[in-house]
Amino acid sequence: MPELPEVEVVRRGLLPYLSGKTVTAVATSKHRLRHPVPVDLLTRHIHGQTFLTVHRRAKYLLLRMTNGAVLVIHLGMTGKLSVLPLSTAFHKHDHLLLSLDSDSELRLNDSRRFGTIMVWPASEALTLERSFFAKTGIEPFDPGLTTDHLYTLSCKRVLPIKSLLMNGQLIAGIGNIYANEILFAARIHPETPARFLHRNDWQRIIVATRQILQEAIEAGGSTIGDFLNASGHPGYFQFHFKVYRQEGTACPICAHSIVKMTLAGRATYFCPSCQPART
DNA sequence: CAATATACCTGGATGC
DNA sequence: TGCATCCAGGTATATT
Repeated sequence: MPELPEVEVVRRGLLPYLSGKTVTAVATSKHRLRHPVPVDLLTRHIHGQTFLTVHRRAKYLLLRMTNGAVLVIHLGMTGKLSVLPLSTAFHKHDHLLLSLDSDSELRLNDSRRFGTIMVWPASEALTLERSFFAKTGIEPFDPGLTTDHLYTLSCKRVLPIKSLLMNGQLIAGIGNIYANEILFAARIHPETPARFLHRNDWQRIIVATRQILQEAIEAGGSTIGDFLNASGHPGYFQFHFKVYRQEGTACPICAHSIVKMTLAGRATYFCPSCQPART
């Protein structure tokens, strides 16, 4: 579910509710997520500690405590992280419950359990953060993301441009929804081998990427099935989709029918007229 | 190194 | 109504 915009919306939503709040109790479900939930580390490094701030790197949320420890959360496909009143009933698929000293509670609910919870103790936090993100790609809003950067990175690759955009080791945070929308905005066919792209193509991709991600963040993210922000509200960017899940509808630019295909196992949508194949 | 397949899970939509 | 099948926002690993 959550790509960069959704994770960023959750981050911004959590911040005012968490900053300055102290964890007074830790509870977990008996299930593992992608990895076993580190109950012991939660108890030792998060319980009794106070939230300082919340950062995001790629699709990971970094909840930083005043003692220097970091609670790292990935939402997987169905993760919902929210601050709720302390008396809220337990829901199926609630996997992490942190009581706060403000009659509220931080909860992670994740039905498919593709999410991740990690704890980096203060003494190793810097080292662990550096090594964990060592192979993570550049942030879309990082000024270091330039046409030269992308051209250098891709000029020898035959990888389809859509796969490249979704490869988190090259560019962080772009998933299937936004890869489709970005390529439509940049007028590039999703299957175009990366090395076919010229510098002006990359320039359009950078502009489109930042524009679409920014608009999606401002719309509160995209809610397809079940994405909710930290306050339990849906996003609205799904109403702005121009190609994603729009097969058979008219292209908003040229009225040609939007086509659906499978690329690298993922549903892929494009306008064959605005995004012509290159050979 | 790159493309593909598989695995991890639940639940909603669809079709019979 | 019940049951089978397919599909979904992600990522890590194994296999060609």
